Amino acid sequence: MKPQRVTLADVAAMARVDRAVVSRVINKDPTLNIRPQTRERVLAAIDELGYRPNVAARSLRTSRAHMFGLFIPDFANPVYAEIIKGAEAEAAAQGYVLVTGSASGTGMGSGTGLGEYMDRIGQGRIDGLLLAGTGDEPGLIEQLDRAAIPWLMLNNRSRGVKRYVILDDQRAAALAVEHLVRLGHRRIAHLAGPSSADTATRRSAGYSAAMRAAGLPEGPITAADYTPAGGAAAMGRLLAGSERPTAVFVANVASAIGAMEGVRSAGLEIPRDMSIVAVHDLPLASYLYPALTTVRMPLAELGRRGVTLLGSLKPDDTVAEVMAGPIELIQRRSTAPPGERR
Amino acid sequence: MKPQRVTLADVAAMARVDRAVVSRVINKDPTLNIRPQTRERVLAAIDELGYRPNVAARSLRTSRAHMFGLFIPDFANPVYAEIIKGAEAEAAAQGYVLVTGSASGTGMGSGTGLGEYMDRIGQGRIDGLLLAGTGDEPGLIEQLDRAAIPWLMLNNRSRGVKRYVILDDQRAAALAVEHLVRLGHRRIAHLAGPSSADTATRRSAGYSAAMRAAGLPEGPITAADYTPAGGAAAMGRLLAGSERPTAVFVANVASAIGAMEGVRSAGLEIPRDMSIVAVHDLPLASYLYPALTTVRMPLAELGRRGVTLLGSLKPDDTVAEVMAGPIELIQRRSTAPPGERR
DNA sequence: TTGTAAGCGTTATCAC
DNA sequence: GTGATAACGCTTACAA
Repeated sequence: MKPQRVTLADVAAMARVDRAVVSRVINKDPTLNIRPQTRERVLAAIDELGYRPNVAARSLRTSRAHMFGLFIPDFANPVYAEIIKGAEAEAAAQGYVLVTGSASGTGMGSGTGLGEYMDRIGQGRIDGLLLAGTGDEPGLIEQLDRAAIPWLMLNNRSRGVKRYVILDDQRAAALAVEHLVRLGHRRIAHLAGPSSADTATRRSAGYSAAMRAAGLPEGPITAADYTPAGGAAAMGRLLAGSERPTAVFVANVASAIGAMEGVRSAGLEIPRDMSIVAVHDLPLASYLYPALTTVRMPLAELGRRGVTLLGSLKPDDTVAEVMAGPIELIQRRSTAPPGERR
Repeated sequence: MKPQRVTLADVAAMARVDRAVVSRVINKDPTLNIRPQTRERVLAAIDELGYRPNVAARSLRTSRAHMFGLFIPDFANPVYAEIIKGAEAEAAAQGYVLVTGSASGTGMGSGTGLGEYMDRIGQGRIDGLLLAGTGDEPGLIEQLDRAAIPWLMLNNRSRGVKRYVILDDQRAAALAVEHLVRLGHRRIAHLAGPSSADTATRRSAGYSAAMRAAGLPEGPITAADYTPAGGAAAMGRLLAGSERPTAVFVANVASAIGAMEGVRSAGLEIPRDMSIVAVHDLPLASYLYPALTTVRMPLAELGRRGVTLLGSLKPDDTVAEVMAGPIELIQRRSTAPPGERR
């Protein structure tokens, strides 16, 4: 019952060596030439005393915190949950701790809350920062650079900043459209995301390219927030048009949920009157009614990759990477040939 | 473009005072008697140089990390997303950083992964630890106590450990049952959670108490994992029984999702043939088909409360708190009087 | 093969 | 009112 902290000195005393030796044993210094029995004594003492190195002292000395930051808009968004999982696993594999902060954990007086997050993080607590789904805030990138903290945007680009890893949203969109074409649809609408979201513009580009490739005219296009409410309103606009489409590619699951509601509340049936396919195969997709056809992309891998890159980023490196990795269409019940019930 | 770190000494030099003075200005030392103009010089220098205190040095000196840990089973579980949000906001309000780790971020060789998390966290990095939805692992609590790190279990109790904050799951369950009774149901089944989950046993107790209070015989009871698959299987057992219930109280949304699928695939209709109500009003509940009636509990508040308590916990304090706060039934379309369509 | 000593950037206790 | 100084616990040349 002694709440005294045990330090290197205690271990050294018990093992009858110098603190330096203990330190080098712990850190597996390859240049250390030590007698096996001495090493044993040290190891035994560490074990006996339950010694654990003090992180603050170590960080101060080495100026490495062994901690990465990850900033996201919202923990409740399952897209980021997947990214976090990958990032955390990779960080752990490297012996790093991941400290994830969200915009919702801040007052958000202005902007994304990134500034407040960085204030709380303080100087010297993290060795790198991943920015997922958030734009930069004016001046913050500069602040990071001045502090020589490597940073990287995940799943999102911003204003010509050349330090990002993104998924191949364009290909994902194309996959979705091709699926609809294959089912026989010709009037394929696009329920796009907000133009402020980088993913939205990439998915829209993919839609356009795929429609062109299929020799089809781009159907009605309308944009909405990545929210159910936005999706429902947008679907209303789509249904009010003169030539009603038979299928729609929705840029995001959240809007798709609203879009489905929009179809139902117009007295129509999915997929008979409207096929729907959306991006990101989140767990909840299979529990919607009807189960939603989606495009799956490697979100967790994106998180992993971000951490990996962060670890090996030089000050002025530029990173513009589109993640390789499987992108697949997960067919469920929300898509069918036009007029069919499924 | 100087990646040099600016330290207290730099500020002191620029303001032509001693480091000690700068330190005391920054920390608003009330015993500091300083000439206004001097303070101005210091503040100006801090601003000019963009000085930010080094966290490692500060931690080493004060042995406070200004960081709390939070360990959860899985980021993808929306229940924890809510808890995190509350905890993060409260931590931020106290000037603390929250470092959330999950079991999925570890190899999970054995147990919950808590051990690996704590290893990575190391000594002196956190001032307190919140354990949400995880049992203790043998020896880990002792390790925390030895290191004098306050800890607290959230939403979960374990083996007679008297340091927890939980929600009033019993009352939540009662609310759900009372709702069904009010609709006219008499054969009300219970799809319980796994007996290993503390929340499950409390919800079951609430079910029993409410049934007794209503003068109804406890309907069939069956247990399942907190997963859709478990819920579907359990619903199968319920439907196979001799006297089919007209309503069921499901301990958890995830199992409820499976249970709904189970009802549908038996060719029955919700709520006409079976009313369903479940615990936790997660966002997705309103997007299920039919929209799920739930009981809402203050999850974010639970997170906040946990952090608040952590901050003021003395070594041998005992905490056994059932959160006050609103618990309400959110009626949607999955419940109706027996035989009615809604 | 092991020990010595300096220093990382702070804060706290004095002294002036 | 402000300055000196000694820790906090660790790593890393370099010395022995």
